[in-house]
Amino acid sequence: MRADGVDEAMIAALRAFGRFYTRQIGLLEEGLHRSAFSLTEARVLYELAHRDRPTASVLGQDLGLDAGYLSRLLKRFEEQGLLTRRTAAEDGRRQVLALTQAGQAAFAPLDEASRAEVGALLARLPSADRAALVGAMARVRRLLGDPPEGPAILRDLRPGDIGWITHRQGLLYASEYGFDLTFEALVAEILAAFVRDFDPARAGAWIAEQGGEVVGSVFLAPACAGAGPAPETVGKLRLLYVEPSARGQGLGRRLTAACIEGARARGYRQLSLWTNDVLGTARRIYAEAGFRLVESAPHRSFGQDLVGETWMLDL
Amino acid sequence: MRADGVDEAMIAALRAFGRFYTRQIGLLEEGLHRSAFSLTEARVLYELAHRDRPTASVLGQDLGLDAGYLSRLLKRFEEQGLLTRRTAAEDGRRQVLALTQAGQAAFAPLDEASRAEVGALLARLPSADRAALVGAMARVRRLLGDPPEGPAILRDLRPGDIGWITHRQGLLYASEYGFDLTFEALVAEILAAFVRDFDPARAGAWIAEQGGEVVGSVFLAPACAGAGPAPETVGKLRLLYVEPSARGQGLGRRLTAACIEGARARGYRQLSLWTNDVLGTARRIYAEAGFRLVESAPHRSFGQDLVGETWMLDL
DNA sequence: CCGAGATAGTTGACTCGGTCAATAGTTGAC
DNA sequence: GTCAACTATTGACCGAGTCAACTATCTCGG
Repeated sequence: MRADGVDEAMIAALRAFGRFYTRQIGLLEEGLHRSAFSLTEARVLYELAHRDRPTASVLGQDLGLDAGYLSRLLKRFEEQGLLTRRTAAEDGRRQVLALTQAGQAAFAPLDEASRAEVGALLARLPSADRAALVGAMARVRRLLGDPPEGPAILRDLRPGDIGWITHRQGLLYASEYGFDLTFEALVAEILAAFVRDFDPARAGAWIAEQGGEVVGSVFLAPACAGAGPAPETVGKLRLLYVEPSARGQGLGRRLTAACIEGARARGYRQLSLWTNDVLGTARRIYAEAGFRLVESAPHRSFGQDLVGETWMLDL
Repeated sequence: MRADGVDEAMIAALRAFGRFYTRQIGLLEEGLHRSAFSLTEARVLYELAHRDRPTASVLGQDLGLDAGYLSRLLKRFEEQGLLTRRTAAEDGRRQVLALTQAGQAAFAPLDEASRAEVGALLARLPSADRAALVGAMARVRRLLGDPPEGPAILRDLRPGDIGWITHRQGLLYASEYGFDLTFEALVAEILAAFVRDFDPARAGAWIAEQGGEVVGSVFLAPACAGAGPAPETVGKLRLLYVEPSARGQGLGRRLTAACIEGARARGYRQLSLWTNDVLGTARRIYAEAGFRLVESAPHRSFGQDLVGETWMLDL
């Protein structure tokens, strides 16, 4: 363990992955070898086919290619009739690139071969492993700072979700606030009860997914009997969470809004939630959404001294 | 969805990862660019430093390098005094390669730079994300068929484990046997209760970890009160599971043995377990370990018609 | 023990992917 | 109008990697 909390074993694991994947890319390149294009050419073709009116400079930037090399490469494509280059109307320096019919026809088999190869790889895996692989890759990308392609979508609960959410919350609160195993157990228990007692007329789940990976969630459940006045009119917002690396795009707000909306739709008159004072970001979101703090009491849980808070919102 | 159950979105996700990581390796190469060595040379040096008496051919094989190219590269290293080549005693064709002192001295700064770079990358991440990244990378490697470096080790429960195990079991049984969400909820409930009521004198957890990733687990808990005769003398083996991709190395047997051993050490006289007849591999392991089937009853759970089985072992 | 065939490594000839630096044209800020 | 910054091009260059032919050694069947 180093001073900054980075473990040597972690470093070794990342480097091992790098070595592994470098080799993997070498193998991948062999697949292309039979075609008329090199890996770099194939990458350029891919970008040309998928981007909207790209210019040479953004291509070079994004693929990490030398401008001179790229220029020649594009010239060759043009000579082969795969590509047209027109100077951009709004900037005479730039050229708008576009594949011709022939270019698309040349790219299609490459694209298809790649898709088939990847498909065959996936088909070899048991189906539970397929989802795991896709999720793991999405996670690696996001954690290494690759911006996700699309916006986050909110979807319903699926197998694997409640375990995943338990896992992430357990890890997150353990490392950020020092919570012990009992916190994770509490999350597991809440989610188990949520599924066990699930009634779509009274409860709901919103899972935020981005690029094939779960990046946040929130749950709506009926308040426990005996908690507060007229419990059947009170809903409970539970387990709001957003992945650290997915923060800053307003996902917490979106999830909260969805939950409030869901509570209204199910006829609840009030929405309550329980949280801890250490969770600053979450508190801000609740306050913004109109919740008000109605109770605050110190408690010892999860191996920590905390101040529990109950918030309430009139719907 | 294609005929073989492979989803187009999955294929797209894998290809996106490939593009992303190809670019990532380009960036990595830039870091080396300042040093006297190319990426390939650095890879060869790394293997020379970490392998035991390698030969040129295995190096070429494992790194995917051309024999001719590698030969010249090694020759250059030898001329620079970084490397010695001796024909192997047992086979006159082969050469045993070894870095000289100078070779190790040349490699050390490279190695250190790489370690520092990776360390800096990790240090930028929140600590919960670090573990997630390492785990995700280990998973990608294992799922793509990279054999894990070391043997699996059995360790104790840590934050994140029970969620992870719930997640994997939920996904696994959903995809293999069509179990619905309630199965995952049951796992979550069992694990939550395990942690809540945890007493080291009566319960235990064995988590199999390999290359930074959880690949299996088993739990020992006291049998529920009222179940069978003299419940305090009966332990219960619960939630045995092994990742599909980690099967075939006797991990299930090892976990079962550890659990039995743990039950003996805690003074239990009998060990029971509940399973379903569809789980063939698990049943074989139980039978081999000496468990005998004592009860069998059909039930409808998890959206499926199943036959539940109780097995028992005298300790 | 011999010879066929495989394997480990070497070498020459070559290609191609990529770098570097100089240059020309274009744009926007002042 | 000038100048700095940017886009793209071109010539000169090189090192990484490929391919095929060749030597030396080992293995195995007869």
